[in-house]
Amino acid sequence: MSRKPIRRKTRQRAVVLEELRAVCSHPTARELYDRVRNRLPTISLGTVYRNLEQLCESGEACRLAEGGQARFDADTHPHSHVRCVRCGCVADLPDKTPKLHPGELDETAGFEIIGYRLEYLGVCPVCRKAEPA
Amino acid sequence: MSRKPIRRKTRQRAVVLEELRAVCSHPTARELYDRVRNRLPTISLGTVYRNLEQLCESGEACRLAEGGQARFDADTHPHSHVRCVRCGCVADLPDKTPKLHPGELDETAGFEIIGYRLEYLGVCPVCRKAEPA
DNA sequence: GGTATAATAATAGTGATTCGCGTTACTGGT
DNA sequence: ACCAGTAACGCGAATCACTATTATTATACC
Repeated sequence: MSRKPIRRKTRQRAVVLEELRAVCSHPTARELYDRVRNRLPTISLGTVYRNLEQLCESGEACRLAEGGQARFDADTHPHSHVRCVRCGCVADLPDKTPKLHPGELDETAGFEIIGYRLEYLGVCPVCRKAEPA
Repeated sequence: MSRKPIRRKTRQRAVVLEELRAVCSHPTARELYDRVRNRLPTISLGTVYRNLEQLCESGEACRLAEGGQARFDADTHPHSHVRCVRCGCVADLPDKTPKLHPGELDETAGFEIIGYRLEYLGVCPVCRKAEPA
């Protein structure tokens, strides 16, 4: 008998989502935590993580999970990302990249392919100015 | 006067690279550490990390740095990877994916694009057998 | 309003990676 | 071969991102 847990509406999750939507910088959990604390000074970091997790499950946000530190995005429309290889920041790109069709792979090493993850790598304007190298 | 540091040849780094080349499983730093210790029982985990870092810098290896735990690959030929979304293991795929040309992007948000990172997501044979779900 | 329990705040814990530091051992010059 | 200079080492502690625990709070439903 597994009863399904109902999802309660909490002020904390609402604020987390609002603040995530208010920025276009794909913040990390900690960055978002700092923003949210301006409005809910007693919220804990664990709560931010838990609610980001729930928002991803419900499709209201998605995680860009690479490189040790997860970043989150409230824009669930299809688009690409560039990641700065120096500072790790992420920006949006219009979704002009060719669509890949994993189903066409004939050698899958026994894997069941369910999708792919693509991101561009580059150097952001700030880092370019700091050290054009 | 910044003198460039010369790279010394050490037994530890040689063994790390040999062992990395000896496996096809894209090991994590810790997995490689366990292998290397069979030959160099006193090597430290920090040394493995330090040398993997150097090998990546010199192009003799590359890191598949996503999802919390870095994995390393001594095969620097162009090829793709599949990552199991359940257990995190990685396998090689022949490089049949369409080449992307970042230079053709016209909106780069001010970034200097230097490449892209693509990996497929799937479920590995072991995990499929464990829970076909 | 009252009750069951999902969600919270606070905090301790975990696992991966990095850092600091005293020691070791390559390397290039004598 | 010896020596000075300094990468690189081994080790333990520190950091960082994230998860688990637990007592408390507050939401959904009656």
